[in-house]
Amino acid sequence: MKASPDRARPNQGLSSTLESYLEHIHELQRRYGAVRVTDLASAMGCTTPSATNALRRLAKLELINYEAYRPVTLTKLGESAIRRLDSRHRVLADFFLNVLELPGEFAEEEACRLEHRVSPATVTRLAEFMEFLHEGAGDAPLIRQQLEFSKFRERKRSSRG
Amino acid sequence: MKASPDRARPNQGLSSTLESYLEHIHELQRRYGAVRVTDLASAMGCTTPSATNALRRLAKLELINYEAYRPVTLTKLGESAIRRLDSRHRVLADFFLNVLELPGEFAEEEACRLEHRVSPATVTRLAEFMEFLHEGAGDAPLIRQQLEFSKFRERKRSSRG
DNA sequence: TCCTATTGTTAGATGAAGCTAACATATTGT
DNA sequence: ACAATATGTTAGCTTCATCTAACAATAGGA
Repeated sequence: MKASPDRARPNQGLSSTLESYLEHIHELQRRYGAVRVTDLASAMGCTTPSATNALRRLAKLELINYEAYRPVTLTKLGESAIRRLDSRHRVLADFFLNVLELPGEFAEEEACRLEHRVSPATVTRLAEFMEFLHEGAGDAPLIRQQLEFSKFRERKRSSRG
Repeated sequence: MKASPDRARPNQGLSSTLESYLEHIHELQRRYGAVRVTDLASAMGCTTPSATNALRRLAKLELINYEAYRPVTLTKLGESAIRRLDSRHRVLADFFLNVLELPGEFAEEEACRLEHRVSPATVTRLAEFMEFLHEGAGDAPLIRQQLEFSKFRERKRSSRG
């Protein structure tokens, strides 16, 4: 058993909190073209000063271009960080949604929560597992058997109450 | 998309770091009967003052009984917290080991990393999923098909290099 | 018993992440 | 163009989690 505080994270210098900020910045940029501090704060569920503070730290890490009162843009570094995070996110969300069959919004939230903690090896393997389920092991696509998972849950539920 | 810093965690007042400390305390107690600050620190990968500090905070949360230079014990509250964490841990480790087929030690580490972040709903559903795989959906135990997952990975590997 | 070595604690500093209150800048309506 | 409203930043404080350096307590051997 070995510990794993935020300090012992895989992504150099980028804390999971800052990762979150970065993703939301990207999302806001994608959706609205610009990043407003208020929107970022509200997406992160924090106050605007906290968001400003995060921007300053992200800038120090060269992940975004930031000057007070000016529009925020991602640096090349920031963009590649985003790409890494995004693929993790998709794999996790896919698993939560299509295998565990959790509600869509919740699956997304959970992916957000975990994508900062899951190690690359696990994501890779999970991606392979999803591929396995989709392609099937030669015969029928195994993901089909997920339908049986719903039924299984249904049976369990009714046998209880 | 909603954020999820450590502040927005499900377990009242108990940060993921303190959760880790608590688990290690439990583990040391189980293995050696007593909890030595040095061992706790080394298990957590931190210095002894950090461990002492954690003990003080855990005591403030009434999860352990702690007085300077005296042996540490878990309170009832601490024990129930441990039980909760432990069941999460087992579900995750089971999944990593028996479904994703990750190496044993790594599966354990990953479970440690994630058990503090995964939401209860996801753990519950994952547990059901594992149950589903073990029991099978009426016919053969689906967990068998995990063997096919190994083969799948093997095929992929050889088709590449 | 008492001196030394090991172990544990306190003090004081740091950085991350957050908050409120106060201030500064932009934007917009007239 | 300029006052009023929106939005963004600074200042100063808190807590968590960590560190090093210095100090205190305990346990064992002579």
